Amino acid sequence: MYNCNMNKSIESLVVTLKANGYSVTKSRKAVFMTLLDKEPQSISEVTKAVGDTIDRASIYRTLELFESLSIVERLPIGWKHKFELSDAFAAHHHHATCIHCGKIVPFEESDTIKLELKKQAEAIGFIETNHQLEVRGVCSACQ
Amino acid sequence: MYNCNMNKSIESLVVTLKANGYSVTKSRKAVFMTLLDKEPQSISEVTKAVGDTIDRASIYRTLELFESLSIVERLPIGWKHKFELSDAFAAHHHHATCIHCGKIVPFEESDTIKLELKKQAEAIGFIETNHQLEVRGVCSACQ
DNA sequence: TTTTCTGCAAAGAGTTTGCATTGTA
DNA sequence: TACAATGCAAACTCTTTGCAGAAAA
Repeated sequence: MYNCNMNKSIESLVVTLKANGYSVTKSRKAVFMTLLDKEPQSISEVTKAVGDTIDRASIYRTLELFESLSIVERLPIGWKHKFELSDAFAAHHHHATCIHCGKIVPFEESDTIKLELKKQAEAIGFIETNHQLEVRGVCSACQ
Repeated sequence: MYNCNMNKSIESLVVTLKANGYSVTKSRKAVFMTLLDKEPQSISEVTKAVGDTIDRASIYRTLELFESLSIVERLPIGWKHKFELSDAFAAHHHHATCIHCGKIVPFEESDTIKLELKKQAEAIGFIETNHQLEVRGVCSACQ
């Protein structure tokens, strides 16, 4: 029932967990599958998506673990948080949020930006390991 | 007791509030002064900083108003949020967070990045009104 | 079998809301 | 005085924690 992409991805999860000494469990696979190829989701959306079969506490623990292993990225939306699979499991990308309708559009950055950002980090003594760009504006439909 | 910078800033607050039809109140000035020239602060830090003289509900309402007027920026830190005065009241800047010690270092972006970001937004049909860069990495002290 | 993970349940933060009162314009 | 903002109190949601039982290695 899994397509090629899904197999590849769940395989990456297994590899990542084992490589870091963590168990591969039903809950972790379920949370991962819920996020796979989907829009960013909030904790309560993930909880509902797994059919309330996994305790909220476990979902918090799973997402925290996933974040520490860079399996997921946390997107702060207003007071809440949403999660999506990170770059290792999907193409590296960023977000443009429409200030009118709230739509989130992913986009890729240019090499120029990547390079400049690394330079700027160095200028303040940082070795950059990661970055996130958030653009706010008006989407094409709302203009 | 106010220095020049403080007068200038509180003046900007008054102008912004009036221009948008909002009252200038004790609470709003207190929250504003608390954020002035300080590190980003959480809600509870702001509450303590004003000496618990302002109700939490009012602080939420004030910060929400300030955010809608672009007086403050919300910085998501882990599960929590911190607030700082935004670009209109302080130099436009971004943040580099050390993944080791958690230190937040502000930095300015280059014109190259500004320009590129605007271009990229246009490429997906967005008119950019605002943006935020977040860099994660290792700071000079932790390397 | 040993270690790690999960569910449960409870506690602790954080956030929102309506309404009576107070303060601003 | 009229209207907007605040405090209060309660309800609600989100997040964390310890521990006993269940699952993974």
